[in-house]
Amino acid sequence: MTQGYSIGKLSAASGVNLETVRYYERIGLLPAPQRAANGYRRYTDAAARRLRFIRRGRELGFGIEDIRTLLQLADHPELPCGEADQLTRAHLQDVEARIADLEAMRKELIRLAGCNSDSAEHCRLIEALDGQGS
Amino acid sequence: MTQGYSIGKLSAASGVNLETVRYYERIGLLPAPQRAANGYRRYTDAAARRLRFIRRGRELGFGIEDIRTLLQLADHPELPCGEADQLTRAHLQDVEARIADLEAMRKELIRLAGCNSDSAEHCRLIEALDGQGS
DNA sequence: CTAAACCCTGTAGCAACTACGGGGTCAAGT
DNA sequence: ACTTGACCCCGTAGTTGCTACAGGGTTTAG
Repeated sequence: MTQGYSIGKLSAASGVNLETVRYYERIGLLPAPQRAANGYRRYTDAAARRLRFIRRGRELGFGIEDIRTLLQLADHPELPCGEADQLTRAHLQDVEARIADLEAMRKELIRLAGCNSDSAEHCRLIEALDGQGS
Repeated sequence: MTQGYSIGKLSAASGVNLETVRYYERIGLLPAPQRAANGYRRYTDAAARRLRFIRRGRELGFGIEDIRTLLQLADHPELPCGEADQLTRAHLQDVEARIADLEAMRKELIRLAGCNSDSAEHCRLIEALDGQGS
């Protein structure tokens, strides 16, 4: 009847894989929690909140180092949030660049799909890769 | 006055990083070339073509194993290209799923960007990560 | 008392490169 | 002849963000 969450409960409560929780601890994103007498980790609600914060950041595509910065800002509410906004804008640009890359791939793939040639010799895809373009 | 390309020339001619050329050889994507008396690699035009094929496949976002398959098809023009088409369709779905993910991120990021709050406490991004959503 | 379900640590694997360390070789200039 | 710089060799480790073992210990329900 110890208090707080076990790592399994924390994982379930936060939606973060159990092994990933330990990983975040190793890289210093999540503080090492207290341990029960048997050596098991015991987490508080604060840990669950922090973990959800991390998960949401990851879902928005932020990298670990960005999230580290954002966590510091969240820990110091008196600081101005200009840095957070800069990270957001930079990341947004990155996301938009990746979308553009993928859209270009998508267009090409659509052009190349639906080929049912009997022989690879006249396959649209193979021709495109083999040919003189670019 | 030896013949063919050195690895440096091949790299420049194909647009593939020199170290990546050696990497492709190691993983068996590009056949090991002949060696000059001094042990340097000597490439033929066939190698340059193959390397360009690989690069274009990568630019379309195909994975290494897909490209391995596509190379085999390109090497056997008499085979039907149904498999290539299947790879293309599967990969297209993958690309579209990734675009959808990124679009969702993009929407959220646009909503969260442009915050210039004096304090992180009321920063839109930090609030979104810290808050009750999801 | 035993079997399932949980927890621990530490290390290795994934994709697809890229970078580095510590060499050898070669061509051109002085 | 000698040096300088550009090239080449190999093997290994680092990158990102996890995930998956292996090989243990613990707890809990029946």
